[in-house]
Order: sequence, then structure tokens, then C-alpha cells
Amino acid sequence: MSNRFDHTQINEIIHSRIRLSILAVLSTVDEIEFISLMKEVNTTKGNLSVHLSKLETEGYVNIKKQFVGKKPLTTCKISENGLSALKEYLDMVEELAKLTK
Amino acid sequence: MSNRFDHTQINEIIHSRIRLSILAVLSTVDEIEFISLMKEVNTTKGNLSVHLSKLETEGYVNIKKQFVGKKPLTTCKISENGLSALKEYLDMVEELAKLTK
DNA sequence: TTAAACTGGTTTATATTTTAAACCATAATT
DNA sequence: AATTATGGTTTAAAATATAAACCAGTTTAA
Repeated sequence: MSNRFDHTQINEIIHSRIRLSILAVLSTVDEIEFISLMKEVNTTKGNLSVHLSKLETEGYVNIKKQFVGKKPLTTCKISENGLSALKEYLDMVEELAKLTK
Repeated sequence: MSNRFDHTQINEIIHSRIRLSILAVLSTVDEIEFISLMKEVNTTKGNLSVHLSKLETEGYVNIKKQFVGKKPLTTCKISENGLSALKEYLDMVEELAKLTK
């Protein structure tokens, strides 16, 4: 008898302030550079690195590493799985929102 | 230069799977007993106790303790502040949802 | 009548997660 | 040739969440 308020139904990889923000940004662009993303979500290099890795491990984002000139450049892109998981997550929260009216 | 993807704008007291579920349930009822709430959000006594206390400390819920017959009965109710904070939280997430379309 | 099991919780130890500080490699600047 | 900056990663410490242990009683049942 699983009900709609069951907290375990909420995707716990996405349900982190910083990771939700990361995915939200990624869902609005084709791809984005590490440093720009850091500014968008208002975090630090260390945190972004850790949370991006977690999202990558989960298969929600793809990370591309290259050199541009002599400098490293990390670029991030949301994956198909990531996008559908994000939408599902947002739909769930919207369901909750409807119930609270 | 605060932007709409800034992760620190998300209320961190509410942004916990279990606390969000608790508040969502509470927003749909006048009040509810501890044990029923535990079942609704699908958690354990210990976790519910801890998270309810956190919400109470924040002023988001009111907890009433009484005896009914010979047994203790804990009843929970969302506060005005809790309700408006929840709505604000849900609005923020809905904004994110709109941006991802 | 007393031991065992159940109720309705709280407290606390542990595990998990998050954050921030330290580090690394290289490049550019003085 | 030091110093500072860039673009990150790693890791130690802090914060948080979870689950186990506990507590104060009550009911059951031997």
C-alpha cells in the first residue's frame, strides 16, 4: 500500500540542493563549462567536482575533459537518463504541490 | 549577482526527503497522530521523532503531547510559518520545472 | 504475580553525505 | 626565479540522517 507521500519515492540522487541546481542548469543548455556551472549554482570548485562525479557515476551527466590551448577544460552535459530522471523528479514534486492547495 | 539556479536559495530545512513528505502530509490535514504520520511518510519512529523535532525547532510544526486513556498520544500540525515556507519552497521548485521545459 | 511482549515514543551511536580546506600540475606575471 | 593565478581533484572535518538501543509505561497470558 504505497502512498503518494512515501518519502522513499523521491529520487535521492537528485534530491540534493546542489545537484538539483546543477541538473536544472544543464537542462537549459546544450553543454556548459565547469567554471560557468560553478557560478550558476553558486558553489565552489571542490563541491562541484564531488557532485558532478556523483551525477556522472549515476549516469545522469556526461563529462568531457580536454585541453584548450594549454589549459584543461571540463565540459558537462546532461544525459538522456539524467533528463528523464529530472523530469520525473520535478513531476513528483509538482504532484505534492497540487495536494497542498 | 544572484541567479535563479543558485542552490542556496532552496530552503534547506524543507529540502530533505522525509521533512518534505512530512510537511506535504501536514498541509493536507488539520492534524495527524504520530503513528499515522509515520505510516504516511513510510519511516520509523526514531526518524520521525528526530525530523519532527527539527521542524518544531524551526517553528514549522506544532507538537501536542497528551494522554488518551493511559497511553501517550503525540499530535502534529503544520504552523502558519510552516505552511508559507512550504508553499514558497514548492513555488521555487515549480519555477525550476518551468525552466527545464 | 510476574514475566513476556506490545505501544508510543526518545536518545544516541553509527553510517552517510556535504562542505571546505589542502593539494596538484601547469601557466602567466613581477 | 619566486609569486600568483587557473582549473581542477582529493581528503579531512563537519553536519546530517538513519537505525539500533533504550525508556516508561500497558496489556496479555502463564
